[in-house]
Amino acid sequence: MESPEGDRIKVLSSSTPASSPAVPVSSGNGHVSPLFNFLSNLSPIKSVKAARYTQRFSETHFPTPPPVFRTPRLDLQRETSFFKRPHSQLKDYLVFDSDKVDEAGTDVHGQCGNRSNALLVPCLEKEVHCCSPSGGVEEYLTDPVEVEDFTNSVDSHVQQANNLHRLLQFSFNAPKETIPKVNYANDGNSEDYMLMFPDQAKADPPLSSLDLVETAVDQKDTERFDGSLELTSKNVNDQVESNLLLVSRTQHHEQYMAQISWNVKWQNAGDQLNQQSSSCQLPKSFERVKSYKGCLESSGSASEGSSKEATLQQCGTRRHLQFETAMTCKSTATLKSHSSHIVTEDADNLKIPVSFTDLESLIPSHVEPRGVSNHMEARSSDQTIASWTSFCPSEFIRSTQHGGTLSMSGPIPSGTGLHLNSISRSVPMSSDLILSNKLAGYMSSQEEKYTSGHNNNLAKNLNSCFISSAAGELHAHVDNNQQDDQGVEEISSDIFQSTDSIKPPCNYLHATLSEQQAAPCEGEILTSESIDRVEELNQCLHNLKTSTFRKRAAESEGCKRCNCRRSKCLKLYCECFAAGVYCVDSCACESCYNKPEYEDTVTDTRQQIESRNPLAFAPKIVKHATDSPANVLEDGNWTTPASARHKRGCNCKKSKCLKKYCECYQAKVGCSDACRCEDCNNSFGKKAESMYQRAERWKNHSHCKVDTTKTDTDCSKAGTVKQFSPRWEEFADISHLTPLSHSYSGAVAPSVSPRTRDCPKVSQAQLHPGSNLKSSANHLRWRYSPMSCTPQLFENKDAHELSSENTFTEIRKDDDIPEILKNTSTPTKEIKACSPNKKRVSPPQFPSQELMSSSSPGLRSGRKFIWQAVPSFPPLTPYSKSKEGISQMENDFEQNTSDH
DNA sequence: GAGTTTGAAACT
DNA sequence: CAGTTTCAAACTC
Repeated sequence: MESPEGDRIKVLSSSTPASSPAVPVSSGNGHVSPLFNFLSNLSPIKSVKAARYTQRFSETHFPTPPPVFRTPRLDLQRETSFFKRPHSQLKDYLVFDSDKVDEAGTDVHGQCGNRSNALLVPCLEKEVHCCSPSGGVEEYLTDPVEVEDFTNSVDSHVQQANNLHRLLQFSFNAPKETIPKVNYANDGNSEDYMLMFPDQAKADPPLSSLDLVETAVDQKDTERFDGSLELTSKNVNDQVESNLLLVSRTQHHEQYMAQISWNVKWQNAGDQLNQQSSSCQLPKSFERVKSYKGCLESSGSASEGSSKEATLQQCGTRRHLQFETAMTCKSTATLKSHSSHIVTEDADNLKIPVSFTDLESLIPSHVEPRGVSNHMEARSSDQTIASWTSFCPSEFIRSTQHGGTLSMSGPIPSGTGLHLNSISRSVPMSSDLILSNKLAGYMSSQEEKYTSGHNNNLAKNLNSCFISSAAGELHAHVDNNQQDDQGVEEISSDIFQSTDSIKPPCNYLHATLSEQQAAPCEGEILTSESIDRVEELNQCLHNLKTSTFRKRAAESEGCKRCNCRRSKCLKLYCECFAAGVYCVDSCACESCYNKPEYEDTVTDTRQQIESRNPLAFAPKIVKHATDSPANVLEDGNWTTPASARHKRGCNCKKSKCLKKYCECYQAKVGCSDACRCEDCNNSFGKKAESMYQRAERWKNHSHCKVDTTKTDTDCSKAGTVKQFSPRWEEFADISHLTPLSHSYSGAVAPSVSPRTRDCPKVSQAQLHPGSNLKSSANHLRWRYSPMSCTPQLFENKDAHELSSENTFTEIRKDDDIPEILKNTSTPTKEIKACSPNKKRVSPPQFPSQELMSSSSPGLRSGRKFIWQAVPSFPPLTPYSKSKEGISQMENDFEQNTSDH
């Protein structure tokens, strides 16, 4: 009898807690935003970690939110929310690093009592009921224009402010204030609370018309605190003055404020974090705006217009909240729902603002110390993330008031197979990419459900879990769709059982469940009770990680069946295991250990596998905007490039990629340059003929006509050796992974000239003269195509579509262009290097990571090369042949042609 | 359903 | 890291 224990021990000994970039480039349902990828890859200097994040980001389905950058900038540092709000609504406390605060002379923290380094600052918790239950994922991002319009119309809906009290009351119980320093402006009058910075109150007339929804510390404290928060950019401060002080008379307005704040925060976060590095003080205040479906009901007087606005705000709120999740840099906090308090205990840095969970929405307000698992991250630059992670060592756990709902991060389709690695890896490893992304996406979809049918039942609102552990974050998500009591209980139970597996070294932001609602908000930061709760939470998360998700994933996948006999279902041979799900009864496997009762073994095994290949459990098929031009079939027809491809490509030898042996074919995706298949005939898309092959064919065609004395073989060799870079194929691989790839899979001309057949990419460009969808990658290919193809490119008067002149110039100037690209003469052995049969040295990776991690000198060179080119957008100016290089190439081409 | 083929995964 | 072995799915009969 084989025991999993042996394996387990082995696994344990070899498992690497290190980073396991789980990075699905793209989940099956997501598209990588070209813009986002572009932004993510702007900087050629990236840490590995950053790369991972990038990948994670790239996998997010959310398009880059341009609107975010259109909103007014806010000063992150000054965003310390000095809010005014009715005392009855003061529930949240921000704990800032006492060191920083003390410098500012604040004594607030001293009154908190029990944390030497923690400052509790009352912060506002915005709980707004949003009238619009709608707001699906598609509404995730609010059109900035609409938001602006909304702003203008806010005053017209002032009457809704009257609903604020109701909303607040509805949302939470009045916490017991334990922070003496807090002054409540306009006690009991929710309509007239002004939230302002001391220096801004005067300067911002527009505010006079706005109602303050929030409570704030008294101005004195505010000033102190503000001073302590002085950070960096004045630009941001200026912007903050114009925006942060926005006070909404209505909850809609409030949401709008939050949105703007967060948008600005995000926009600035990357820059500031980068600039401020470890000394950076993250944005402080976190406004939690929650949209409740009950909003409309509670504010029945809301006009239709306001309802619409509410919808918009809700959308904005989503974004806001998501962004918010990432803000907890360096903070360890304990969050208690209802009166969520956040405790930060980072001695070195000012704790970052903690957001406050919304009772209903379950939207993660959590700030993630490592900034890893949020969609917010996905939207931030790599640098930003890196910065955060660099100085956010603490673990952070956040849960929402709704009982254990931890911060959530992304949209996970209900029932969608949750990648096991995403879950399990989170604990030992620094981050979970897949899950976070899924959670991020999921959030939006679930929010709507909540808004439409929420109640205060914590259990039923348990929607997601998020844990950030020392090594990383554990993201756990509970499918809200499965809100059956049993399911909820199971989840809740799991949540509170998972203490052991996750033992974050630091304090946690801790939220309790329903008891929290009843529990008064006490100023205590970490009590024994809190610790217990944390432990419970850990246990819960652990269980979620290992059990709940997998189980549900397996159930949802349903179709997964394995028949393993010797692998114990603990190897990637096992489809279930590879899919990150437990085997089910219907499996015919033998000696199966891929079961919940062996979850530890499974987890360990997974970790071991991931240690070898961090992406082992990542989706094999990545959707992407193909940059591959249509392929040329033997009959001269074109195939349409697939919108998705196998991440690593196949290696078929005999099946011709026409059977399910071929992973590409099985996944119903076309083969790509990444494939090493031979004689590919994939019906979903043949692998693009490599430049090498193309050139060879071309050479054979032309050379042999000229020199009939040569055999075909000779011709082939001559052409190959003479004209092709041995690593061209590698470039092809890279290029099709470049983030700026665009899809232009439209129909192509049915007929192509012989020439274009030799240079399909160019040809296609020609066939699409008006297209703006040319990828940089393709530009590169064209530019560096063998002479046989290049001339055509440059002959094309529409070549501007194909390449950016600037880019081209850049590349040409790049001294680091691989020699292989500079030298048309290529050693034979190098040709071997690009053999289609060549094994891939590095595991498949996402675009950025692939570039980053490549150990191949050729790839490195290529990477540099690519980076130069990737940022290039479609050229703004018509292509010009004036460039020396181009002219030279043309001449070469002509010469070459004439020779033949 | 048994046997074969195939290619990914794992191993050396 | 290239070659080999193991493995289980896919396929054939």
